[in-house]
Amino acid sequence: MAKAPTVYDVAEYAGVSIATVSRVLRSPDAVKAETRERVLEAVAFLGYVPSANARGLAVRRTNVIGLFFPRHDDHEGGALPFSTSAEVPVGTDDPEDDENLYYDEVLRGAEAEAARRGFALMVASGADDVLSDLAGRVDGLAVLAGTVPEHLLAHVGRRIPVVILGGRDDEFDHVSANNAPGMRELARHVAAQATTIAYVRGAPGPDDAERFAGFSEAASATVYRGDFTRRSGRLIASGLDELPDAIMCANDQMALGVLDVLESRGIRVPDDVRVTGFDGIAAGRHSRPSLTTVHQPMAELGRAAVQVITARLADPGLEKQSLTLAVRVVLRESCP
Amino acid sequence: MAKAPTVYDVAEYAGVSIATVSRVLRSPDAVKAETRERVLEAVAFLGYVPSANARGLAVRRTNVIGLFFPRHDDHEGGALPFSTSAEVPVGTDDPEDDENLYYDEVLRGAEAEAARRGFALMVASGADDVLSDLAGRVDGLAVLAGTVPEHLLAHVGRRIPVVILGGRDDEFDHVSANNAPGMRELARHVAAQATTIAYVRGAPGPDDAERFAGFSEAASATVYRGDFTRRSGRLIASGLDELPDAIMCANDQMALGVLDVLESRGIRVPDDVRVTGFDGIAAGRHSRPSLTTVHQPMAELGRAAVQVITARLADPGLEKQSLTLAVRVVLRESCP
DNA sequence: CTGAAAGCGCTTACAG
DNA sequence: CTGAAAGCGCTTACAG
Repeated sequence: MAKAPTVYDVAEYAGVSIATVSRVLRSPDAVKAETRERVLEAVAFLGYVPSANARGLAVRRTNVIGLFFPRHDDHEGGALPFSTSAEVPVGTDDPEDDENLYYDEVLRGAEAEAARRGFALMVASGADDVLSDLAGRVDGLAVLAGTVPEHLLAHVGRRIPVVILGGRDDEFDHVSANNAPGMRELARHVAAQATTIAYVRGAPGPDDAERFAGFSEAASATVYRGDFTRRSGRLIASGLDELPDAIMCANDQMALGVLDVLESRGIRVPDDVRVTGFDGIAAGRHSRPSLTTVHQPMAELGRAAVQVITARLADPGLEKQSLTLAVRVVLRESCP
Repeated sequence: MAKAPTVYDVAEYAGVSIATVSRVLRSPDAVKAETRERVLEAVAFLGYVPSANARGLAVRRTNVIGLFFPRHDDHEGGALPFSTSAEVPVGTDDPEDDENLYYDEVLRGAEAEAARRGFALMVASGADDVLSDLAGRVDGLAVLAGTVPEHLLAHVGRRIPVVILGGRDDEFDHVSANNAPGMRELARHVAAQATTIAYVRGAPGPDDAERFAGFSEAASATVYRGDFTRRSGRLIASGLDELPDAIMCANDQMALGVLDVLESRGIRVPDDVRVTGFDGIAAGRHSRPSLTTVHQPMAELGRAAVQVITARLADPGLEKQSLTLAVRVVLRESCP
């Protein structure tokens, strides 16, 4: 890596001007075949890789889309599990770790769509300063609803298009799942077979509000307040004085927490009590009993976010974009 | 987004030079408090976000690490599932989609580690031209073993440090799982309870080779050749003339494919035949029977890759880094 | 078809 | 503590 070669090096080696080198790379047809060959040879010989910074600065465009997540639960960053060939532990245990699947799928969808459109994807997680740094690096930005303070969003939104993922927004383009109708539909299904219902809300925010609103259209319940974590599901289930016919949770994580407690107490699901979630995460597909839920198309959320951004990039005058993606009630063992 | 403000705009508004603006942002202590305040006000007022391109060009460093994947199985990029509130389908089916979990976890680990070290992570997937483009955008690059032609790797490797993920390499830094000993250990476990063994290899490459080598140290078998896909596992299981005592597969996907076929034929696992995989993907944890396997720490692979890159960035003279991460045999229902 | 030159928006010695 | 100026490595009208 001794001092990466630049256009100047290539130009000199090929005996042409730097303009010609640039042309060979950007619009090859504009250059005589013979000249082009010489330049290409120089590129290969010198190991030339154009600097995206220089190019981006010149054309005022990065061709990168940014995706900002709240801090992933960090793996502490402790020592890595190195190994010598001697030691290979044998065991049966196996830590669960499905919490982040949601983000992973969004990310995958976003990456695929960005690739299709010729953009690279930059992901970053962390605090506010990370977000504004990211904003300086990309042509457009997708952020999860409720993870960034308004004033910061407003600040970076003056520089590049911002799309809010999940949850409505008055200010920015956004894409979200059809929360309320999804939960309403599921509530109808539940209400048809249950008289007493407990509803476990999540942390306050648009998702929680919309889902609860949808539920309220179709049924009524004793309401508990969780925070979307499996742990809060466990806590609430543990505190239940008497068993309702059904426990509906604002997301799958909490529903899984509820199942944890019910199972440990020998309460049968769905016979004694029905349980439902929302999201459609993989863990709910594989739990026992498997979890009835409302499936959100996470990967599509990511894809849609990229589409929204590229659309606005192509036409900044576009009116505010607001996409709602279809959801789907998925009946499984916990509430067939 | 009317023409993003630059240092010049901020400088003018604050009545200072652009050098001072830059200092306020990069080394605030070097500027008198009063001046600093004025600049910060200008930044807020104008909505200034520094251009990472310009900065990167000036300091010759991007602070971004790249992660290159072979093309994700693309979701075709068809129409998105939009919705009106009226239609919420209710159903029971549920497509499986665990194929990419492997990459997702690597990515998550890499992102977390990059964030810890103050780097952003750029991910890209696709063909060769995407890889070289990516190389122009980052300070260092992690690529999956066997996904990029040698000559290309050599080319970009002249510009930035490259680390190979999974699989050894003579040329570049690399990090991999302890393949051979892991499979050897598992083979011992299997051999203790099985006389006839079928071994299903994966697509040729370092992973396949090392795992098979490890297996061969501990047992012998009739060998079949798959390609690491679930489908190939099904194909091979279907073609089996007579049932061995155990079927060991070079990865979990193929083992799951084998389970698919056995179940459909009413063959009991592990009673009639034992089955094992390698990787420790989530789908194997949740399958029925759950899958005995060798667990690789995927997230740690990603983390380690970032560590290796940052180490080399910090000291280009470092001798070649070669990390091997510990694996762990996980006994589950398919071969307890 | 090709080249000279300006400009993209920062950072950083160097003076003062 | 602050400013003038050079330089980072490209692209792109503009001439020829």
